[in-house]
Amino acid sequence: MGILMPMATPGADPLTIEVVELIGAVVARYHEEYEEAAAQHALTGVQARVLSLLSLEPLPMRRVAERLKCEPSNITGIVDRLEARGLVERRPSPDDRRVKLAGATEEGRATVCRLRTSLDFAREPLGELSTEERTALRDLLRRMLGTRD
Amino acid sequence: MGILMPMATPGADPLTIEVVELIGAVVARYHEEYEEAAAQHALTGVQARVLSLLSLEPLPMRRVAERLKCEPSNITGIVDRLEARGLVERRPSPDDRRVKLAGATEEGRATVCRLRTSLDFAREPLGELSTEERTALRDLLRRMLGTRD
DNA sequence: TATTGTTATACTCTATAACTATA
DNA sequence: TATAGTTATAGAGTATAACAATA
Repeated sequence: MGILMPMATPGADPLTIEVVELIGAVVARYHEEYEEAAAQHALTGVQARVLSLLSLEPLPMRRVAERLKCEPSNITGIVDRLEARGLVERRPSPDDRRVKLAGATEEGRATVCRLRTSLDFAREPLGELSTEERTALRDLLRRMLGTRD
Repeated sequence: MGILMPMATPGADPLTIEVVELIGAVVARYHEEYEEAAAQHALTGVQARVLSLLSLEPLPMRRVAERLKCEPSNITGIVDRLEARGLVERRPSPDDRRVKLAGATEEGRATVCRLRTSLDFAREPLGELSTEERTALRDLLRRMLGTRD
C-alpha cells in the first residue's frame, strides 16, 4: 500500500506549493482509507473498485477495462477472482455472442454496501465543514477540474 | 494503472456526495498524471516516489518503508532496481552497522528535477484559480485534513 | 534478545502478444 | 477482416516468514 508522492513544485509560489501538498495529503488519505476498507472485506483496492462498478449495472468486460484504464486481458483475472468468491457472475450478452456481461451477485451487492459503510472518508473529514464551506469547496474543485456546469 | 473509485455515499446529502465525487476526480487525475510523468522517465509510480524521497536526503531502508507504508522487505527490490540504473546508492550508516542508508545519486537527483517538470498537475488546473481562490482552497483543505496551523 | 536488512515464497496487478469464437 | 474475451508470459509491487549480521 502507498503510492503517493510529496513533490514540491519548483517555480511556483508558496501558496500554490502548499495547495499542491494539501491535495497530495488528501490523495494519500483517500487511498489509505479505501485500501483499508477493501482489506476489511478481504478485497484488494482494484477488486473493490470493479465490484462497486458492477454493482451499479452489468458491463461487458471491455467496458470494465476502459473504466479502469487498463488492458482488457487484466480484467479476466480480476473478474475470475471475484467470481470464484461468488461476488460476481458472467453471462453472455443477448445481443452479441462475443460479449460477456459481468454483474455483481446479490452477495456482491451486499459486500459493496458494507464496503461503503466502512469507507468513512466522506463523513469524517468533511464533517468539519459547514454547508457554506462545502459549497465553496465544491465550487473550487469544479473550477479546478474544469467541470462545466 | 488506475486504482480509483467512484463510490456514492449513501445517507449523505447531495452536496456532500458531490464534494466526495469531486475529490475522487482530483485523486484520479493526480494519480494518472503522476504515473504518466514517471513512465516518461521509465519509472513506475513507486520508483518515482522513492527516488523523490531519497533526493531530499538519504534514509535508512526501514524509514523508506515507513514512508511508503509497506513492509521493509519490499524496499529491497525497489531500491535494487533504482540502484541498478544508477539513480540510487546504498552506503552503510556510520552510526549503526546494521543500517544501510539509501540516497539519490547525482543522476537520480537530475531525474527527479526532470520528473517535476513533467508533472504539471500543480500549474495547469490550479492556474484557473486566482490567489484569493487558492487561499480559500488551502484553508478548506487544511480544515478538512485537520491541519493545525 | 531485539533490530536491520535481506532472501524466499506466493499472490495480485500490469502490459504485450498470440489465440478462439464470434461478427 | 475486425472485435470480444481469453491465455501465456514476464515484470513489478505486496505481505509473510525465516535468516544473517549487528546491537
